[in-house]
Amino acid sequence: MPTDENPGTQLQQDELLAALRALSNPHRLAILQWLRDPVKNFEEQKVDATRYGVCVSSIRKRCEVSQSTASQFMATLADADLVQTTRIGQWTYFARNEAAIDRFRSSVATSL
Amino acid sequence: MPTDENPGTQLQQDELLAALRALSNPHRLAILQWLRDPVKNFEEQKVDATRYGVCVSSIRKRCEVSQSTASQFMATLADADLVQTTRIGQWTYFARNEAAIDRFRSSVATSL
DNA sequence: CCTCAAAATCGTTATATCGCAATTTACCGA
DNA sequence: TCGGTAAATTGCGATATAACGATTTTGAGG
Repeated sequence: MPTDENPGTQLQQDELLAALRALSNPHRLAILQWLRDPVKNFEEQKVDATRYGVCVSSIRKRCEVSQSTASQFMATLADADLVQTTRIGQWTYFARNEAAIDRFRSSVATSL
Repeated sequence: MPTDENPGTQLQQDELLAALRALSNPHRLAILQWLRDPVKNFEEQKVDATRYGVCVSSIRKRCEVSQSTASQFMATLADADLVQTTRIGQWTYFARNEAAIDRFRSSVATSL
């Protein structure tokens, strides 16, 4: 049974559902895919995108949506634990949470 | 992109999205999971559930939703190609489309 | 302190989804 | 050809999601 101390390999049903819901939007799905290669898929930024991911402004430009919409997209992905957040100064960087994504994959593979 | 060497192991982006959307509802997600063992998870019916799946009435009872809602759920899953449909007389049986589900798994594993 | 910039949150409108009851369609058996 | 039953479709109200502009919050740097 996955807990904070025990990062299990299986998601709970409600966690699985949350991930599926987060990915059921074309923008959010694309963002998570783009984040596989942030340097290639997003514009230059000060901070190492490979390490910390990309900021809301980069996502906003790539998606061609408003700042509030981009922020909301990332909040949804973060709520589903599919991305992790790093705040540096006035910027918030979002990177893929590969461990959580692997748990999602595992759940899709075995409990679907 | 399905080709001769690679016969449909990957979904197009819109197919992947359709599957994610179909599974982003708790009832539809549960139905697909229940269909892994239709004999155990649904009530008795005339036709071999292992072979043909289960009919709308069985799904309706298991989900405790109306007939029209159950029918709509299955239409959504069928549109996303996650289940296949067999009409026998006045009954429509729904079974998992394991090949399509495997393609979905593969897409989640590699393109997510 | 003040100002600027980035991001989060709020408030709103438009659209989509959910789930139902009612109806229609499809198919069976008498 | 008529009922009866299963499922699909239609139409609807309630709720949820999408996306935006405006505002507030957060932090950097004078």
